[in-house]
Amino acid sequence: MVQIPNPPPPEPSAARSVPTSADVARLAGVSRATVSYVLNNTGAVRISEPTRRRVREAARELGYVPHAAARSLRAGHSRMVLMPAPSFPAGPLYSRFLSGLQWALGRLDYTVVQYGTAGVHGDEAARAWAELRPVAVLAPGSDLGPRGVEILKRSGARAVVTLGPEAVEGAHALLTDQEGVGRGATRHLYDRGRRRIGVVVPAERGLDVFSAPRLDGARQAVAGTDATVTELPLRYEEGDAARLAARWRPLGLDAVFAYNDEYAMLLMRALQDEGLDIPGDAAVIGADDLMLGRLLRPRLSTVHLELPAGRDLAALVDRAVHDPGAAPERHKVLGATVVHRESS
Amino acid sequence: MVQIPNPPPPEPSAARSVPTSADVARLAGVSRATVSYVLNNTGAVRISEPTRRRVREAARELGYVPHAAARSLRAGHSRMVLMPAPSFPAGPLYSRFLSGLQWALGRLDYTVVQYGTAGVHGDEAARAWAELRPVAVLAPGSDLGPRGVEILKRSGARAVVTLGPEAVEGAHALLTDQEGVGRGATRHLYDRGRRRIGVVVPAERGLDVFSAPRLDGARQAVAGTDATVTELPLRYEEGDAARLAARWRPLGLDAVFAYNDEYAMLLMRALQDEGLDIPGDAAVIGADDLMLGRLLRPRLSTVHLELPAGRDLAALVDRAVHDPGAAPERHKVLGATVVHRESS
DNA sequence: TTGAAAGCGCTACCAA
DNA sequence: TTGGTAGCGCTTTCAA
Repeated sequence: MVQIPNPPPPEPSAARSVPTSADVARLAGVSRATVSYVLNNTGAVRISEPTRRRVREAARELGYVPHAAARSLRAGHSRMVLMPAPSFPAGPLYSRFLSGLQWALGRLDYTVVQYGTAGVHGDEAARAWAELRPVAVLAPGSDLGPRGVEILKRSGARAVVTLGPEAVEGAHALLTDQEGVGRGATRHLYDRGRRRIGVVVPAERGLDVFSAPRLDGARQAVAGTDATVTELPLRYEEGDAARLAARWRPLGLDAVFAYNDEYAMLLMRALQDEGLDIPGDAAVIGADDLMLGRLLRPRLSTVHLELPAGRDLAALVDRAVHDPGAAPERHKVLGATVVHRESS
Repeated sequence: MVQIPNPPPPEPSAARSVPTSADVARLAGVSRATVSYVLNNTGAVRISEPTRRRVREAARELGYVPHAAARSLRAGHSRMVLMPAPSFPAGPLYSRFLSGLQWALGRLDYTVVQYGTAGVHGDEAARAWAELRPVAVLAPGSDLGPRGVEILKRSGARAVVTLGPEAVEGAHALLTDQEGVGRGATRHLYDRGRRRIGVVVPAERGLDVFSAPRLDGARQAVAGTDATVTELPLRYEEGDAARLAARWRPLGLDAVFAYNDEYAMLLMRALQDEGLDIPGDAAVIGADDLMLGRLLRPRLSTVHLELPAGRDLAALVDRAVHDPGAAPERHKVLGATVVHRESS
């Protein structure tokens, strides 16, 4: 950061204290109850129009904003849906999913909050979230064990939904079928005659939640066949890709399923620089169906993923909130479809 | 979402109500005050070790988690730093920045929360944020006018920091010098002999906050010279890029500064497909210095951006919280450096 | 060393 | 149609 000079001198700033509904009541010459009725449009109570006007006017004048904590303390519950903020760079896929979800939950009058989990893990994280008394929690299953779920429920969370390859006891589950991604990609390569298949696995921490099951899926796809699967760790940087490409021929592979399109692009470029023909010498397939795959030459084959619509997930949350006792729902949510282009 | 069968039958689930500190006190056979002392390690009060043990044991047994709202209601303030959740797909640049910031603020004992703004704008958004009574708010200047800042401060926010090309009255400002990005890129093209310069501007909504100043910067760079700048709206899809590429020759341009590396890649591919030589027929430069630029052929020239370190920004927030009356700080935060590769 | 009680801001019940 | 008031869960002062 570069400090630059400040033009305006510091204002004295009256620094009045934060206005409360009592202040509004005083200014409007009514009781706090009346203020509450007016500002919340309480249907059961009829307030005369002049009074309403006075109250609203007073609130406006003071810049009154209700205190959410006090309100939910009194109410005994909140409308907050908590999600941990992703700890890795979220791709466009997840971003779109999140936007849609926020919008849909907003329509149902929930407030979505992403909690910045700064290096806190496991039950401790669950406890931190529970302090906010969210009405629902939506989190990666990797962040939340059965004990975490229990903590949240004990603290009043009426719905806990996990996202990940496996269900967590006591919680609703969105089962991301990452194995299916690896299976689909690898079967595609197999079907096109490839038998010695490499699988790129990111060396970066935090991505193994996704990459490990994709690798497993690849293994499943070749189980009982004459094909082999070789794990290829790769850091997301040119140097490492070049190193991997340099030992490509000795590896004796004829195809590679890269963790996602970005890693696929990285490796494909390195292989091309090494003089290999794609897909002749090596078939390449990625995953996530990012735009960049379409722009490569040859065009990158990939696995298209379908995340659940925000509306559907919002509906699940709402259902769960209304009936917390119901049996946990299980949904498969990654519609994985192979998109065959030119690189395989 | 695909509904799949649920193995386990619904548990009866005791559904006990949420334990409070009073419950802990009861179980431990002490007063609520003692519970508070023990659980908060209050230094001023000495509690015997056996009592401490009993209290902690009781809390553990009940699964007690303190109620953040009640606590901050009583305390009169919170440690929550609120940021609106980005409404556009956040790139790796912003993701890294955000992670670092969350970590740094976490070290200072703040809780970072991203508020999912579902289609609420302007002062209304500020009011929604203010309901949570955050101690600090960090938001794009585009989301927050002077009135919004005033609303937040009136509601007890001790620090408001805006991020954007211009400062907002009453708030600290991180001045993202987007104009500098456009200026640097365009000057680079000019220095390399280009005179008819196109500037790609995303047609997508929400990005104009960044793209408009970048375009302005490009205009500034050629002001008073014989060069021209032409605005080129482009949607992020192949078809639109192909259309633009098709009318490239009639446009008579010899260079293009694309909004960022992704748009640059999109257009560059389309131009190449059209048979144009890069950089011979058209020099191309992007921005943001994404990995993909290094993987293109020719390698993509770009503008490298430096976002402030999380530590520095966290320190600014902390300073502002401790001294809310201080004059607003202004910092320039986008260190823009042209990275010349092969496409220009 | 521990307990009693006030009060943070708000809503909803009950009275007037 | 409006007001009084209890009480949500917590911390902290004051008393014991």
